[in-house]
Amino acid sequence: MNPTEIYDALAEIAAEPFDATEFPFAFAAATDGAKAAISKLRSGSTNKSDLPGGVLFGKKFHFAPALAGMTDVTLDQLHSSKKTKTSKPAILIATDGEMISAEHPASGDTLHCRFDELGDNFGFFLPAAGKERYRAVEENPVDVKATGKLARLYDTLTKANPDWGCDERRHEMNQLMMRLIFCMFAEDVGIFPDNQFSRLLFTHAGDKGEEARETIIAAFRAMNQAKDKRDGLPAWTGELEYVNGGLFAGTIDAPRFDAVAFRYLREACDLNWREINPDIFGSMIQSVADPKQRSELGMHYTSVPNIMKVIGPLFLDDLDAEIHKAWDRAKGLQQVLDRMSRIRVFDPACGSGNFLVVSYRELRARETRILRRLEELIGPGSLTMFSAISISHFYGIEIADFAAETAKLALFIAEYQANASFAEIFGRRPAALPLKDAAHIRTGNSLRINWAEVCSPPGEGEDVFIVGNPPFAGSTYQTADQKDDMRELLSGHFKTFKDLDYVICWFFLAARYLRSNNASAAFVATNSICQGQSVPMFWGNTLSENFQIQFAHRPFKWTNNAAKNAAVLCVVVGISAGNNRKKVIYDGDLREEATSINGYLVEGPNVAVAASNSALFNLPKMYRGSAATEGGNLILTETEAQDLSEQFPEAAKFVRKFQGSKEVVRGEMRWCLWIKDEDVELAWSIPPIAERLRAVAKFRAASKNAVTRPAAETPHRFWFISGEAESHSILVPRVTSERRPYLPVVRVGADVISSDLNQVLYDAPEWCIALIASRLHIVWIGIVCGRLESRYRYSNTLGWNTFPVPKFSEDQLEALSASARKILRCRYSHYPATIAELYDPDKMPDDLRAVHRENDDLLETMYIGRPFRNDTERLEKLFKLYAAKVKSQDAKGAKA
DNA sequence: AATCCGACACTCG
DNA sequence: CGAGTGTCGGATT
Repeated sequence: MNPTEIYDALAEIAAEPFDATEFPFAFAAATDGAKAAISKLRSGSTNKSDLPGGVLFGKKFHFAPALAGMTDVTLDQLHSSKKTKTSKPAILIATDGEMISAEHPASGDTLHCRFDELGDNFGFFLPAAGKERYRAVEENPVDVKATGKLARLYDTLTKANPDWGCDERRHEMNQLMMRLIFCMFAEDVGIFPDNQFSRLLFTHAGDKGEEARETIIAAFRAMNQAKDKRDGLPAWTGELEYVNGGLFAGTIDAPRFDAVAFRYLREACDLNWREINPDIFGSMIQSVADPKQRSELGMHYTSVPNIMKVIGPLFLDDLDAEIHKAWDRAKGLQQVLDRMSRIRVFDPACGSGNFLVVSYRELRARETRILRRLEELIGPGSLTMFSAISISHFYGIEIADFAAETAKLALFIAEYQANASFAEIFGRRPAALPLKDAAHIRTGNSLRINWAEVCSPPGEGEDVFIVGNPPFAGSTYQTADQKDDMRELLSGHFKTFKDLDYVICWFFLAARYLRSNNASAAFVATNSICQGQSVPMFWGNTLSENFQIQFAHRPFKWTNNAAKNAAVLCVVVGISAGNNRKKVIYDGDLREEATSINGYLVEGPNVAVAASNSALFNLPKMYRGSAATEGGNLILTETEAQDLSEQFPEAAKFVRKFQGSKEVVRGEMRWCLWIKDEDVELAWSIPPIAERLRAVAKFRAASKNAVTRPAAETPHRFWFISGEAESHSILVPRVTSERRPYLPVVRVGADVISSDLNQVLYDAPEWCIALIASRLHIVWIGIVCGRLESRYRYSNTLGWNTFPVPKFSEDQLEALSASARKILRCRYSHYPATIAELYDPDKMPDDLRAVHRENDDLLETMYIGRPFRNDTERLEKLFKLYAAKVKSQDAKGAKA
């Protein structure tokens, strides 16, 4: 059950007459209890309650009936019940049929409400259904309730009017919803007098909504006409306000309402729309038109703090500095106001308009501050002006029609709310109706639209700020349409681009827009665009004299108030056409000025380490381990391996030790079937192996990947075999935790097959271990390789092949090998501690720290004659060596 | 033939 | 139920 359904079920209970014996089972059903479990509960066999008349339903809830007016006392009894302590139910609930007292023991939150408000407090009871409470519920219940009602209304309307659910009429449907929302909002905040809209609607629409369609059409037509021009419309429409403003322009139609839809409409009208919060609300009601989005309820809306990370450094901070400077000079403040009146904000992926709404609100707040100050400076009442910041200065492009309509509406509401607080302070406000301006929201694919046509480039003395949080999609997650967009846009401009994230397209278009205009842009993006291969692919090719990163937020975890958050780290990257302003890097709470910011979002010149297929500094060749790609059929657990060898002794030769990165770090072992081509027949003759091979073939044949399918012909082989060791292998996990002070690296015998989750040096000298286990190396890898969220990702092409080392002498190599042996010996001395335990930053043994320190000092002295002072110095040296090598190679390449 | 990545995908406490 | 931490194979070159 989703939250909306739980809301409905609880509301239904609240509407029925109260029955103390039946209530707990109805409540169990409403909070997603399984039928069978409830009938067991009813029979008493699973009811563990120790209170009279009580019902304790597993970990879900503990209920007890209360005497009239005593719900508090009963809740106390529930709270101190022994059974509550042992069973730990998510919710305690007591009721006498009049009032409810409830508690969420995990947080200590309590709820007291009337019985008939049970449904309205559904958020509180979600834990009984095994759902974490949706935190926005606590912040703003109206938003959530409104979303639920509107979703219901939308569903029933499209079900009763199938033509309204199809593509051709979707826009009209969305418009209808927005107009209804506007009317409900307007009458609750006093733009319309005295519940005018719903009063007339429910007077003329019939008891069950028989005439709802005609009534709504007439009402909307009236609102689109000045009061004296309403010929041909029913007389009752005469008192409706003239709204216009684009909101009621265009076709006006409505679907037929059945009794159910009409009831939802009535319930929606009954909500208090005064309280809605336009920035969050907009994101939530996007889910109204898209059932797929409902389970995520706003997973991808940008929270206000994250929006501030974009618009603060992009323009608000500068504005604040100007205001501060002019604070005592009326003339100076007037100039700031003047400038603000010529600011335009453009979000080319605006969704329901969060960025635009928040930007608008922030600008209006600053304007109000200035006007107040001006009154202090030149006397009260001396100003008659009203706001010069119009919502028509806000531009957006959005691909989903419903969201685009929401954005327009959200700005109307934001405008109204800003005017209301203006009126509170200055006692004057413009007439709310008719609506004058509207935001410019274009519905369409942002990557196929000329941005300059949507938001004309700024003229002299004007500013355009481009903001937003465009969608992220890595190459594996892109749809065919998105791939088309990328090809259309980027081919011809980049050698390779298909591995770039979809979000890059917005940076590309923003850069194009601001190259010829005095504008700047900043977007939220996935952190991967500033890591690993994306940096040489994109930033390395684009950053230049006249296009720079102006500010950046280093990676931060994505959060908003939605119940389920997207799992991703984000960055904010602000770009501007070349200018000499100071650059700023934000990292958590830190703010640091810089002279230039490179594609890795660190201070420094525009370096971008490109993947290299061979080692630039004469290091041994590093391979990726062998990739099985077999749906789990060639891999065995310890018991599977033992059983196989015992039952079929001739199979023993095919069973090999097998380690991926997890096994390396935790000191574990798996097994795999490793069958040489010459043994194929023997392998197929062993039944359990044959069975596995058939499964491998089936799995590969069914692959979506054209490169995998041919390997179905040779199911006995790993899909990709990189090599086999003669004496030993050195394994480096390709993804590992970022908490460890050194990268994990181990030496294993030739009997171990490494999976492709490790990078492998086959039969390489021991000094390689000393390099990989060094501080220098982890610092280099941390910068130039990609990351999985924040985890280290070890790549041979990006990290190992590019790792700069000085030319070592034989003696030096011998010293490094001895140092590597010392590290290994020290680890053995702590046997059976695993790599994970040994390198846990909180538990790392002192002696191991000491040998690593010695190893670092030894290696670093070979670079500069002494240990480095800090990581900044390490990176500077490494990048210097790298740059010199690339330069000399280019020179060689040019000669040849 | 070889490699990078994941608005991720698990597990464990 | 979120903090911790690495699977697996598709897509690309």
